[in-house]
This record gives sequence, structure tokens and C-alpha cells, in this order.
Amino acid sequence: MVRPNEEVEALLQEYADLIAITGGEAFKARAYEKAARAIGGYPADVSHLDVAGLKEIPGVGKSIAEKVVEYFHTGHVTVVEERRARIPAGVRQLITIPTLGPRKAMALYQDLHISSVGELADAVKAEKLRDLKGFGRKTEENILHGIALMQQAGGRILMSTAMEAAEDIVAELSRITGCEHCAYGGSLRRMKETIGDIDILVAARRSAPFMDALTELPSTGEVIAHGEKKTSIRTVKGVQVDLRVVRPDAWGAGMQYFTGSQAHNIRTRTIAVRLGLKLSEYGLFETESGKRVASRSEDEVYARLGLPLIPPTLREDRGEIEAGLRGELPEVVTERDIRGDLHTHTDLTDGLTSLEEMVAAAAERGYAYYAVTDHAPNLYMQRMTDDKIRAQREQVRSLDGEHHGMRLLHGTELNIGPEGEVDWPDEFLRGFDLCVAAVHSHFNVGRKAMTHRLVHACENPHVNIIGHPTTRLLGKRPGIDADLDEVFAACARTGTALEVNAQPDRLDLGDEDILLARSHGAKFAIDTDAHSIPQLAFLRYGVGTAQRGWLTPDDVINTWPLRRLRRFLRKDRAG
DNA sequence: GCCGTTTTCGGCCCGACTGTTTTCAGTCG
Repeated sequence: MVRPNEEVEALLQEYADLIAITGGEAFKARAYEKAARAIGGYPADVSHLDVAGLKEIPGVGKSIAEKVVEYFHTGHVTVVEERRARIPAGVRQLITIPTLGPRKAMALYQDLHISSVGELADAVKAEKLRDLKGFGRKTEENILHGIALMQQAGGRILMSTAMEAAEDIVAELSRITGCEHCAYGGSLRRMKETIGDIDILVAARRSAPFMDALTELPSTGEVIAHGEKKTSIRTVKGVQVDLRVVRPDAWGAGMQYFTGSQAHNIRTRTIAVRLGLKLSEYGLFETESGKRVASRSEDEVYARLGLPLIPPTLREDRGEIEAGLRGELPEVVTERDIRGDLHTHTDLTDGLTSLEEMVAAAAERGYAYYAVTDHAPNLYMQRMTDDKIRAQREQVRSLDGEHHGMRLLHGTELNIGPEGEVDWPDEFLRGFDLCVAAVHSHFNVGRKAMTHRLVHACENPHVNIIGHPTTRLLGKRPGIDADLDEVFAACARTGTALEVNAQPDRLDLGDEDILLARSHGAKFAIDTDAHSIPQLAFLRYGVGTAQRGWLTPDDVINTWPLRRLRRFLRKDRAG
């Protein structure tokens, strides 16, 4: 993530909301929304760009480019200030309430002078909305319900949480007679780090049995909508699940549509329009005759649009359409490409499982190699000593090759101290096959010191992988403040890989940081940081995140044969 | 406001559901 880009994204999104609330200029609002997304996801820092540079970003034209420049020059944008003066901030807050959009928010403000969520709740209770056109008893209920939801949950859940729920529901629905296909789509299929709601698609001739089944699952807490084509529920845990049922011959078009992203679909539909076609969840049709030309599989739909099958994890309108049209779509890394895990723990430090058991479980996964990297002494609570790690090394050597010929690497997870120093001196580090190094404390040393700290760690000839590089915890702790361009460049220069940590609450680096790091020529390691056997399976979340960062097997050191990996791990050290 | 192999104007993805209407607007994804 690039902070200035996020600021601009928020600003443009706010302006789009304000335009939508004041009404009339729907396409203008949409243009600002699109530009906000484009800048938020742009890998380079936009605060360094001039108008010409900004206009290179798709969706950003002269007018928006000038506003961005004005923002970085003066700290504000005049037209945004003007809109803010007309619409109190609380009115914009209203549209975050589910079922309440810009039109209703404006009606509430104009007719009843409501400008905060609290005032709205009071007005509903005082029955003041009754006389408003377009508002009825049910609308009142929905508003109060929406406010309650907003206050308790506040939004998105981890990918892993959604995955477990989705796989359960898919298994249930797949058992129903007449089910030809059933799968999850949406942001979960795209493997976004957090998920707003779960989208499930079924292919069947009759929809009712599936719609009914969803509303009757034990995990279903509340039914939001129950129709012939679509049913929405909220689970007892508060996760919204949308189910759509399509005819079996529309399965591909349905999956294409419900996988998204919205931005990606806008692009595919626009391409369809240019070809004289119309794309919907029911298929690809000739506009003139209405004749269906593709729908059965995603392959077929994309092919008819002149595109290869685009992996779901790339469907974000971040260049995948253009790459596809040019035939230059990357062969993204898959779980099958991973030959070994390079960051794992045992019960010698804070893992839950013994070395023997972890190694046996890793071998079961079919790995060619596997690294054990317990914590080093400076993470004091783990009580590591020189003797303990030497004893572990002996144990690792004795198990090497004992399971299906899987090779073992003995490593450690070092702590990167406030100055970038690590736990052991060079001569001791020389005894390890590889070293992961990570920040575990002193998160607030300041941007400059944090940057220097990470660069210094990269320059250590024994540090091979920077573990969970931003140390973020999703929903709990933001990433560290450092000049990531400088850090990633240092990784590329020194032959230090960046980790894609697969722990579901980390996913660190995240997709956007991966894109940035890749542009610097850095290499990556997709690791689970497993502290138990089940956590070895977190790998898929790391692989999904790596795919979202457009990584190919060549970018990822733990897809390489052991010989090539060992050469990389030597960095530029003599011998 | 953005964009361009229908190119400087006139388009802009498209459909489902709900609630309030009595044929449709608003919201959502």
C-alpha cells in the first residue's frame, strides 16, 4: 500500500459520494469512483507525479489529475471543500447504512434536516419518516436494523473464516438432488485478504430446493431476501451469504459474472458491446438477434471475447484484460509449484508440534524440501539458547531425507532489532542453511529509522528472507511505516527474498505491496509460518495472495529446485 | 468526468429484489 495513494483514493471516493448525494450527475460520480480505485491500487506513489504522469493512470483525465496535483500542492481540493460545505459529513455517513443510498440520504437531509446516524435513529423512533415520500414502515425497520448491524460488526471478515463457511455451504448444497454444479465466487474466489460477503452459485433446473435449503441451514441466522433467482441470508456469525441458481447451460457465464470483480466485469461487458454482443450472468448473446453464443463454461465466454481464461485472482482490472488481449497473461504460481515451506516452527519455541511430527506432516504434503526456522534468542519469551538450536540442528540432520527423500534445511527466524541488527554474530549464522528475519517489536521508530532498519537487515549476508515484512495484522494493526520502495529495492539488490506470509490474519506482503516489490525485481518466498500441522495448509492463502500480486514460479524461490535455491541462499558470500 | 478500430460527441454494465407504488425508484452487487 502506498499511503499518499490511499489518501487520494479516500478523497476522490468522498467527492463521488457527495456528487451522488447532491444528485443528477451519476456518470460523474462513477468517473470519480473509478479514478479513486485506480489510484488506490496504483503501485507507484502518485504524490511524485505531475498532471501528465497522473493522466497515464486509466480512468484519470485532465480534471482529476489537476485535482490530485492541487491536493498535494495545497493540502486540499477547492471543489471538494465546496461540496463539503453544502453537505454535512454526517449525511455521507448515512449512506454507509445498508439499504440507505444517496437518494434517501439526501431526502432525509433536505426534508428533515437529518445529518447524523444518531439523529436518524431518533427520527425513526419518533415516527418522523412516515410522511416522507418513498419511506414506509418497512423502510424504517430496515434503517434501524442496518444501524444495529453497522454498530456491531463494522465489516469484513478474514478470507479463511469465509472459506470455511463457504466450503461447508457448498458441501451441503452439492448433496441436493438436481445439483449439477455448486461453487463459491466473489471476492473469496478471487482470494481477497478480507471478504465482505460470500457468493455461492448453483447450476440446476429448479432453484427452489436450493433457495429453501439455504434458508434452513443450522448456520443460518436470518433471511434477508428469498426469491426465485436469488436468496440472501446472514449466518449466525453475521456473515452475509448470497445464493444464485442458474440453468446448467449458463454455468460458465454465471461463474464469470459472480466472480467479479465489478471493475473486471465492466471491462468484459464493454468488450462484448464492441463485438456486438451482450454479456450477462445468463450468457453471451448477439445484441441484434438475441442468440446465445457462449455460456456453458468460463473458458467459452472468455474465448468468444478474444481472451484466454483469466485466473480469478487476477480479475481486478489491474491490467489483466490488456495482458490477455496481448497474449501476455502471466502463468501465475500455483500450490502445485511449491516445492517446500521455508518458514515453520516447532515446539522448541512457540510451535505446538514436535520437529518429528512437523517433518512427517510436511513430507505427506509431497514437499521436496522443508525448512525449520524456530525463533532466535532476542525474542526473549521463547527462551532460545545456542545449545538448544545446535541440538535441534543435529536432530534435523538425522531426519534429513528420512521421509520420501524430503530434504531438510535448518534455519531460524531472527529478530530485526531497532537498528537492523540481528540475534547472532556472523560466524554463528554461518551454521544455518537459511535465515528468515522479521520485525517483532519497536514498531514506532519512525519512517526513516524503520526504512534504514529493514535495509540494514537485507544487507546482512546471512539474512535470506524478510519475514512478514510489514508486520500488519488484518483488522488489528496497520503495517509499519517505511519507505517500501527503498526496502524492496534493497531486497532486489542484495538477493534477499520478501516473504508472502500465508497466515490468514497477516497475508504479508499483501497483493499491492507484492506488485510494487515485483516491479523492483525482488524475489519472494511463500511461507506458512506454521506453528502446527493444520497451519501447513495455510499455504493456499499465501499462494492466492501471490497470484493477486501476479507472481510466477520464477519469482518464488520455494518453487525452485533445491540446487537453485541453495545458490540463492548463499547470497554473494564467498564459498 | 473519462474515453476513442462506430473517436472530440455521446455514450458510459446490467439485472435482481424490496418497498412503495399502481408502473417504478432506490439500492445492491
